[in-house]
Amino acid sequence: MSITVAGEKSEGQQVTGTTTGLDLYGDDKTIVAVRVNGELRDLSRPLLDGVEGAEIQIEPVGNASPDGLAILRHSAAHVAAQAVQAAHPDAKLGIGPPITDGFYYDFDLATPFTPEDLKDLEKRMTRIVKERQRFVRREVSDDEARAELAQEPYKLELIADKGGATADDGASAEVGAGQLTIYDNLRRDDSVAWKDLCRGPHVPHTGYLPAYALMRSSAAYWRGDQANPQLQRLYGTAWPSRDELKAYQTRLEEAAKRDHRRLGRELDLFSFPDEIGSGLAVFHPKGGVLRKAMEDYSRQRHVDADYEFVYSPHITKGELFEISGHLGFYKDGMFPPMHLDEERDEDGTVRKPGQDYYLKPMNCPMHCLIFRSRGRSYRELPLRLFEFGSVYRYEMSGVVHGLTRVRGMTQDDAHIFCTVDQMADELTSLLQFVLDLLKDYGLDDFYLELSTRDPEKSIGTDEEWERATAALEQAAAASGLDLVLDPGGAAFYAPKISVQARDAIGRTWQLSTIQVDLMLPERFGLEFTGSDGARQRPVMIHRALFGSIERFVGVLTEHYAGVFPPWLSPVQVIGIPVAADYNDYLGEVAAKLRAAGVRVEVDTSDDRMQKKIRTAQQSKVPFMLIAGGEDAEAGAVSFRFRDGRQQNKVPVDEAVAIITDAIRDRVQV
RNA sequence: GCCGCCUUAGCUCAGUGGUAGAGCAACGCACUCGUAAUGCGUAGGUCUGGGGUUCAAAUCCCCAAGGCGGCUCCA
Repeated sequence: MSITVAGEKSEGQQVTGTTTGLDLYGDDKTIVAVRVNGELRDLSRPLLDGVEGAEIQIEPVGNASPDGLAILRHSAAHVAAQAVQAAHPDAKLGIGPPITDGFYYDFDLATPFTPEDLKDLEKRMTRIVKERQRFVRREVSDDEARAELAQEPYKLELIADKGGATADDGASAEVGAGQLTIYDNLRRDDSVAWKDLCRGPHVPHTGYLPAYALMRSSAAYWRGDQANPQLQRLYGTAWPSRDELKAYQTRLEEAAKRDHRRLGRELDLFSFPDEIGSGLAVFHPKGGVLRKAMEDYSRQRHVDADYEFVYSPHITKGELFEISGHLGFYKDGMFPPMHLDEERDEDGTVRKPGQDYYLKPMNCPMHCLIFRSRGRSYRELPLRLFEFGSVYRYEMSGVVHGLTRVRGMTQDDAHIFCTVDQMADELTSLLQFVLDLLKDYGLDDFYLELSTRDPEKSIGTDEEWERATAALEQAAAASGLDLVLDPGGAAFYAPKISVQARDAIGRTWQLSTIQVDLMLPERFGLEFTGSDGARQRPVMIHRALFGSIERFVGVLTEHYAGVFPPWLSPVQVIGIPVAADYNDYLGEVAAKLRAAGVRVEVDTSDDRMQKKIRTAQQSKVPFMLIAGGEDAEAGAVSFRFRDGRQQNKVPVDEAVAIITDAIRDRVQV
């Protein structure tokens, strides 16, 4: 049979071949590519070129599908690059792949982009889109490609490397396996407006790009390597319609509104005083209540799960981290040492060399020493040592970010010492414990990431790593959650599973980590006596649920947009008298609530009732109890909830029950 | 750490070489009110810090600190 494929309806090309019978002739704004035998192809070449066989599957790819969006965005990247080279003829092309919600394109450019440049470039893009330049695919030999792109040193590098191109090195968008292709942008008169080395596919012509915007620019290393030159990266977004672009921009605004750094200030939770230093937070009273509620519940759950509570100091002699290996592999992440107790003679010669002390970047070595403090029996295992341990890491200045990336943090850290035989069961129940607890904090959409060994930066033998990795894989499988691989992402001493949680607006955060460590027990010479009387080496499992309490506070703040469930709300109830005459009455109601363990305040300021409601609403207090003459006479209060719902003249005892139930059940209201 | 941008009152922001401004918050006074802002007034700033150019710098230049967006790195 014969099918017709629409590049443009007016320019439809006839292609003959056997298909499953799909008619691709459709709206040329919605079909941007087709899939032939599983391979994505744009509409700029005969669809059945190079395709053999009778059962050819052809499937249209709409511009709203994931593939279609990627094609749309990658095509927008080409338009952006054409605009950049029109404005800056000396700009050399890097790469320009699609990314989540958009695209970027890297350029080697004498001067960085300015905000004015972005506006100018958007106008140039609009002109290109209006020209409806066709994207036309052309297969070229290596020599042809080199000749045509002689002015593009980065493209030449990609051509030279094409043999080694892999899916994740960023070169894949330009260079496919084996065959090089160049895409020409042709104007109506077939003159070449622009061209780029590219694997494709692309939309049929630039008129398929109805909605795009340049978002920002920044520097990025060529091929992501700090040793390479920095290029100027232009970030943009592109959507199938203006409405979707608008919705995306609205979504960004909504995300900005729930930024924990902003909410932290607005809700008076925490701050980062300059005088203390970058990445070092202080928690204000309201943030302290929130944090304490988080910690208290965590403690209770750990007691229930047979953890034992330990404490360890914040600084230690360097010797400890030499034993653990941190000074060999993690020194860049540690604050520089304090050199203490050195003594010198009058002439300056060192009489006593002194000691280097370090702030601890991790708690594990301390817990190893607790384990080793006396002889241990197999009867004690699994031994679970828990600590809210404050650690300090010298993060690079450019990476600190609110509470999610700090230099001083408290981990809800525990180390489980167990036998090799216990390891699998322990990991499985541990992962379940972690997920259960996270759910209690309101997160319930997870996937797992398995980070494996980086041979360059690790200690131990292949066999040990394989054993530990296999145990983690088994526990992950038992959880039934999706598992994503992160090759080479492990810490130097152990592979890890990290729990990635999606928040209310779909962003993912790395929270809990579970690591199986066969190295530290060896380095610290940890032993226990088995039932047969022989000494054996325990397995050590590292785990943190919140990751760090700071990050968890930040994540929950954004997840809830500051609208915390009552059990986590800094102020759970605020009493709002209709007039000052009812201050005392509400004071009595508040006393009853306080006696029931509720965090309650009464607003006795001179403001009007409406103003007090507004204030309470802005501070996101879950329960507003309003009382005037009618309520006082009835021995009742009137509720206003955060969402504006009202419930009038509720008897006080009933009101107390409504509030205490919601807190106890950790439900959102 | 690298690149770019930013830093004016507690917060949000005007002010672009010629005497530091507004709104909100704070404080005071009056008002005593039924579900998102009562009115009037007071106070608050070495314009992040240091150096330079200039008759004159919040404004132009240099350095530092802190922040923002990325890169790289990570709980």
